[in-house]
Amino acid sequence: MVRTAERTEKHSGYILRAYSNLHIQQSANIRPLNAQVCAWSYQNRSEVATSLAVMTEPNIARSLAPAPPGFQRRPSAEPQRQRKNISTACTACKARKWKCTGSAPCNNCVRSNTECIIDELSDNRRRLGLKRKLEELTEDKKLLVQLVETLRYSSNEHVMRLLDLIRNKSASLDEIKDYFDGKVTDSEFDTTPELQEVHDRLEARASRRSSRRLLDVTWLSNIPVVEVPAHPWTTVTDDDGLVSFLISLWLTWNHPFCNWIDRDLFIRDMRSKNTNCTFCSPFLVNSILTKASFYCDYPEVLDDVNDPESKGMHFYREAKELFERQDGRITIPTIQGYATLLTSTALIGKDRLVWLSLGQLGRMVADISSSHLPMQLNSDENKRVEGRAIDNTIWGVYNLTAMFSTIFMKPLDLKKPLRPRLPSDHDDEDVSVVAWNPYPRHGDDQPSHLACVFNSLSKLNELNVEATRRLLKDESRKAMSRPDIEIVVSSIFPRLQAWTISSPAYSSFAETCVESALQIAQMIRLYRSKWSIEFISGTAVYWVSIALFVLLDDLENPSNRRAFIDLCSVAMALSKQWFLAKGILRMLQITAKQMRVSLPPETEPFLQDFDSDMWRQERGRRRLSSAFPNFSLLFQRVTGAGGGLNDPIDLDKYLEKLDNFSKLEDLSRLEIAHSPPVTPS
DNA sequence: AAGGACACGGACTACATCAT
DNA sequence: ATGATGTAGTCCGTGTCCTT
Repeated sequence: MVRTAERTEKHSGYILRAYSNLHIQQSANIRPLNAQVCAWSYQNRSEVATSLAVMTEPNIARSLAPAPPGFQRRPSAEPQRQRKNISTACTACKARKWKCTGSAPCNNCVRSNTECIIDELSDNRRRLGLKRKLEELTEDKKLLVQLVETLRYSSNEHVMRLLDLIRNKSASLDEIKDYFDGKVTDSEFDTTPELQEVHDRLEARASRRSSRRLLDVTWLSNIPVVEVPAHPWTTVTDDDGLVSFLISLWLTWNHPFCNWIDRDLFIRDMRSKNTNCTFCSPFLVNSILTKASFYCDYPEVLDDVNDPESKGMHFYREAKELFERQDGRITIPTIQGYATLLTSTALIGKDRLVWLSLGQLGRMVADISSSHLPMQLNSDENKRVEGRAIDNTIWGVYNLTAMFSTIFMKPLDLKKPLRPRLPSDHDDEDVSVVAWNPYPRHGDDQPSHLACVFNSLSKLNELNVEATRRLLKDESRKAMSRPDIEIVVSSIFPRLQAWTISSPAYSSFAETCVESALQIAQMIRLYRSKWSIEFISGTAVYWVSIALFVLLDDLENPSNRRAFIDLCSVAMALSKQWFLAKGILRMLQITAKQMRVSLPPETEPFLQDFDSDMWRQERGRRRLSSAFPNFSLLFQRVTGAGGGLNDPIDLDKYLEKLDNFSKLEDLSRLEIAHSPPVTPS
């Protein structure tokens, strides 16, 4: 800088003198430089310059115009006179490419009566200018990240507001920043019909979103809930970051509902990297990573990068191999991993295998129960914690088995575990409350209520086991008279109402079913508005499907219709993640056709896509081995309400029989005896 | 037709950084 | 401290359009 300043100083004296003379010439004209003056200057200024040079400095011989192409300066004994640029021109002169005097207001701005702004910080040659530019770019990048995250993870209502701001209110970037900073109040929004339409389309398309993440901001700014090592737990990947990401996803979105694995002990042992520990094993880790892969869109979780259905299958394969190598040795992680693996197996459409494996799982639990007696209250803290984890695993397997029994409508003679439930984490100060937030989105921590959820689920499953056993005599799902059903329902339903707080009493069995389906739709709406369907637990496949079949019976009712549409779009989203959901959706489509139920037109666009793109191209039923029942047919059969007696009820067999027709319209020509839809009495 | 206003290609200069 | 170098800014000189 010093050097430059000196150099500039060295030249400034004679140059300024020369230019002040030129300005006498220019100021005689209205504009400093115009074609005519310039033309004159071009001819004469060299003479002026020369004479100036003679008069002032002997070495100034200035070329006033840019050299023509190919021009080469002749080597001369006389040094060329240098043009002097001012350091920073004002914004107006910059734009016009005029000579600026460099101090506000400059001559040109005075003459043209414009505002003269000289902003030295906008000069990107200077450190300060670069610093400011860097700050601006950093701010812009932050805004971009916020924008993408909002579009990706926020509720559609939130996205709609943002769209409103950008589209209808033409908000500037600063105003969008204000919105993110919470400086725009709710009252400043009023939704236009046009925007409502956009919102509706967004809702419909949410389920058809591409599974590829082309621009992943999350990963770059990602801090996992837990950091755990890949080695020595899996050979599929050595990427600790990916494994931490997957385990964090699983802990956030799946574990709260499958809480048969003690979170703290599992993480503690996984971090120890010791494969001889008590609460972690390579088999368990691979089972969890299989399940977690379904919540992730990175190519690393695909076994075959060209096959989106191969999510987590490399972890699945390794888990199965590890299980086979265990040679019947039963440990706590073996049971936990096996239960976890079965949930994935079911959701990829192989629940017949799961059904057969439940017996094996039960025997494992019996084995471990006999070797691990219920924990003693006088044990030391470590023993108590470990004992509680074992009790929890036993309850978890009970819950899982009860859930499958209920979903597949096949009764099992399940004994309630004689083990204590988890201590409540509401009031007990001794129990540390585990925080939960919607990872990978950032949100405020809130209590997870892990024990509370788990205990409630256990109580619910006790009711489920009893209901299934009393309603269905055996696995064949034999017919039962309508009055008998009503008696069982009236006995169990009040206890179910006591289990929930909000369920009002319903007068009939059918009304109970429909109201429950509407509540499921309501819960789904709540979930979607708070988080995102892509993170919902896989078990949602079951209860969303059951609700859809229930509502199929009475779509004339507007609230049923609305709930059906919502659930249908959710089923589409789930079918991208879980193969079983694809099969169930197909079954629903064919059943509706069989029952001659016309589906709401709002569901047509995505059901048509599903029919042509997702189902027919894959011929998916060949990959299914599922006993998930067709609830419409099952209901008709167990109540003796007529029709559909000749059709198989299990998903795989149903599709095998009825999915062979290239067009669903063909179904109407089939000679299958079907009664009109069963209407609630 | 004359002259003013404006746009802009590209020669030239300012600035920061690096090597010596 | 000085010179070489790369990048970004300045503005000369010319062409075109519009107004008087």
